[in-house]
Amino acid sequence: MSRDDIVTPSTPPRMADVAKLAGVSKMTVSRVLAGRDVSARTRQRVEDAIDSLGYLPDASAGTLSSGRSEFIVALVPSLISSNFADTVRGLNDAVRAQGLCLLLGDTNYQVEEEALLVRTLLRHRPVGVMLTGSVHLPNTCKLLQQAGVPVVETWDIPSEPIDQSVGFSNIDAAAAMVGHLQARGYRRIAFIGGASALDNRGLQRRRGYLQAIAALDLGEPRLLEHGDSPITMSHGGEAIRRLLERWPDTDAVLCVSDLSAFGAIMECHRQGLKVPDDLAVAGFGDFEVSRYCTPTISTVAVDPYRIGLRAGEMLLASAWALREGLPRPRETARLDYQILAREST
Amino acid sequence: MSRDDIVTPSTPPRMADVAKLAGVSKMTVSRVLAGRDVSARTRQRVEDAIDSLGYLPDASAGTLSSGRSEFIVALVPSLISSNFADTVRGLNDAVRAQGLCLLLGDTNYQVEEEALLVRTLLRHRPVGVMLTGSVHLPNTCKLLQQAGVPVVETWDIPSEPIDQSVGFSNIDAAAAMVGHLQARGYRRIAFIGGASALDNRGLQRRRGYLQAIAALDLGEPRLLEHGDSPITMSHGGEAIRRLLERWPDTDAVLCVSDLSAFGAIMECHRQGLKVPDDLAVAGFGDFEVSRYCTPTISTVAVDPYRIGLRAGEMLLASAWALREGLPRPRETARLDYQILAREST
DNA sequence: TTGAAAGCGCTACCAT
DNA sequence: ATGGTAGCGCTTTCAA
Repeated sequence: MSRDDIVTPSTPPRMADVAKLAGVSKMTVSRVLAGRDVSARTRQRVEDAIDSLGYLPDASAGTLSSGRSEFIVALVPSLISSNFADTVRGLNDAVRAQGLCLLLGDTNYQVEEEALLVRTLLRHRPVGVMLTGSVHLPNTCKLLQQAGVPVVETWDIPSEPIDQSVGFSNIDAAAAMVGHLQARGYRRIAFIGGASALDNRGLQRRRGYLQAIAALDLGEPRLLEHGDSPITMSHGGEAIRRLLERWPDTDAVLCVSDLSAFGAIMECHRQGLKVPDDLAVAGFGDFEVSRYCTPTISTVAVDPYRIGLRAGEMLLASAWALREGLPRPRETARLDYQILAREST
Repeated sequence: MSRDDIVTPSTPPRMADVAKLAGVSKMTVSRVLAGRDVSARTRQRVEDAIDSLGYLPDASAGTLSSGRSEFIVALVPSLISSNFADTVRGLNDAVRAQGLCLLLGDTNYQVEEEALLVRTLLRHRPVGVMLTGSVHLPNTCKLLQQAGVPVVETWDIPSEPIDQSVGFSNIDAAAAMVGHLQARGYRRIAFIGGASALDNRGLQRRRGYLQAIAALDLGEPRLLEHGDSPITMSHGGEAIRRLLERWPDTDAVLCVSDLSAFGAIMECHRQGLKVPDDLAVAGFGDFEVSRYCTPTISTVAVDPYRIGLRAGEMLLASAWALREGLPRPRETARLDYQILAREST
């Protein structure tokens, strides 16, 4: 054709244009796109017309008409945490085979922002919503329940789940790591965490530390709270300095995150402290850095990708049940964690 | 009321329900939601009705009717790279004030996957599309151009941009780092990169290395290609072993990414090699780990967040011009990079 | 296997 | 400042 180079036609092609070109009705085009029963000859003609026009069906029209959207919502406290990024990746992998699109929101560790995002994103009538954590504003829960949309809370074990959940006990995991330190012979064990009340996972880990210290009769807790979430590498260095000022005879420290643990270890190097001989350092989360730094960092391993994958599967199952009018599953998946004993303890 | 606890009404409230309850027409409700001129009394009545019904406007109906969506698309090669996560964060921060939602796609470093995602996501008629890199399938570009949607390519300087772009020259940046190494007195400088042809940024950095080696008359290049993108910490350790087998007298190495550089340095530690005395190691990207590890890693600093922020602003400006029927800006923003000389070189 | 008509929930446009 | 009507582009439903 001589018009191949016209790139922005005044108006993009509609289904009616395809239908006219193929010499069929709109319905037949719609059926071809949906993969329904259409004779081979007709289908071919329609597909040719679609290709030659460069037709892309309009999603909002389809959604409005059918009542079914193609969105899945994922809300994370922070995009830069590789942990949550992995969870989003898992969710994405679980649902993209169904042709669903990922609507992503970053709450910046704030429940108010979460509520705002839920309100905004619910307007798109998503097939499912993945939340991070178990702490939400009452309004958030109400909106979600009212919408009747499948929800999965992740990274935690909610005592009163909105719908479904997949996570692990941050309390138990942190306590288990304290147990590991105690078994290694450490007795003056400290905890380095964030000062923010907004990071419930961090708070739970702190609680696990406190419970274990009490249960194992390890004396007064040594609790250092410093900095905001997301916890980064700089956190550990600053925190360890303050910790050692206050409790110089500490022999082991559990950090709320591997990133913090790494920062702490690097600061120990600078101060001439040997890890683990002078001070043992444990992390949480099994970040990549812990496997490759020297010394390698003992940590609590969880599987962020699997959390997302599982959440995606639960959401798909719920959405399917909802469509078929079947009773909805209401699962609370408790995932394993593992204590990885490495060189730093 | 006595029905407050009914959480999932058979059908969610529509605008007509709100209108009826407030005793006004649908149009007035629509105006209240759009923030248009409505008398204070009427507005109050409508807002009360909205609250008491828990009404959430349906986005697809709005989009279909107005022809304007509220989506912005972001396509990244990998979600787990903190670099791209930062860019997405910047984009998000730039556009969320306008109430836009982020539709995220992970291409997994594959142009075919990118083409597929573009096709899928374009069906939602996004306000703008952010792409990563300058290498795309012809079909991807055609679809994008045909849709007439504002596009920004990031992290690179495309020779033939689809629309707009914001990035930096990976070639120049890598060459500049080689220059830095040469200035420090190193003469047998190697490059560690990925073996994947899909990561164009990595390829450009390699090209910059080769150009600089030739320009500075530093002899035969020492090019080690290993592993797939995304490049992770494990990459560096493996690559440095192979590098030193092949060219044992290497005195400096530029790594395609800080993560690789970190892995390389940790492997040097294990082998008893002192960095930088026995071997200097430089990275690329200014990842957090480079600032906190020992030795701190010399690197090329770019600003991923700013790339995203700028991309968002460009997209908003284009979308605005498009709506107003004004000529669209067509900017190609070239961002700075910085050579950060730290302890590892 | 295919087509015609109705309508999804909202906004643009023109009235008043 | 407010309301009525038409219609966005598709899918559902029913009929042929």
